[in-house]
Amino acid sequence: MENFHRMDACPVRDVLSRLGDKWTMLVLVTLKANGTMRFCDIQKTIGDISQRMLTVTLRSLETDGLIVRKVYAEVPPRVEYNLTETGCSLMPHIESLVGWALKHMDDILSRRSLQD
Amino acid sequence: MENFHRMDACPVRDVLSRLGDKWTMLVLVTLKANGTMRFCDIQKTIGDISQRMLTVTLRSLETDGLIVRKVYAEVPPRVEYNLTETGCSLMPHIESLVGWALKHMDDILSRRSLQD
DNA sequence: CGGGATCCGTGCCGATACTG
DNA sequence: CAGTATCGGCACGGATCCCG
Repeated sequence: MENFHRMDACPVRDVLSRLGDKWTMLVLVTLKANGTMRFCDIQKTIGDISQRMLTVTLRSLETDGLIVRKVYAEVPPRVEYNLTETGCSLMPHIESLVGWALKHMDDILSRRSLQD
Repeated sequence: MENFHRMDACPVRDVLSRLGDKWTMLVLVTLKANGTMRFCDIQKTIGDISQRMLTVTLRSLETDGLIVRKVYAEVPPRVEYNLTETGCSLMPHIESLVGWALKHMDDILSRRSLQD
């Protein structure tokens, strides 16, 4: 846990900045909870993600090797997503972070509200 | 680890979205590694954060109760920052996430590069 | 059904100048 | 030294339309 600074273009920043976008963690948690899922099932489960952002998020995760995308040559088309082994290895860390957030969010939200 | 969906305005999203911004994690890691620090020391350590963004990030962290800000009535002024207990309790989870990133970033970056 | 393509608004963030 | 204030670019993300 030294300096991720200095060395310009720190790779850790790149990797973590992807996880930090609006939908990535939510998609990962959803896939972890439900296993293999179809596109529209993910969308319905999350509820308020647009079609476009779900597509973009899934593509990024696929590129990074955290999920796999399986296309079935059928009509109507069927596409299934699930976590890779790398993706699974990430989940405990996400979950521990979510656990922390659940434990402390009351304090944090009350602090924010009485600060305007 | 159920549904953070559905309930509109999920608090977990609020809490994690703050951690997901460009500088928050880096500031936390920096404070964890160095203990109590002055404003300009944090800035020099991170290297490429602007004065404005460091101020904004520190204010958010202070509002959320993750760091404390101590002002000394001196000339020239001196302001010191360090983690609160709540802030410290978050760090193991951040560090485990960074550890994961360090372990897998080579795979991820190479996958990205050969994908354009 | 599972997208792709396009347009566009909002907000994040950087650069710069100024202050106690 | 440690900020505040202001301006502005640009990327993120939403809405809509179209396609195989």
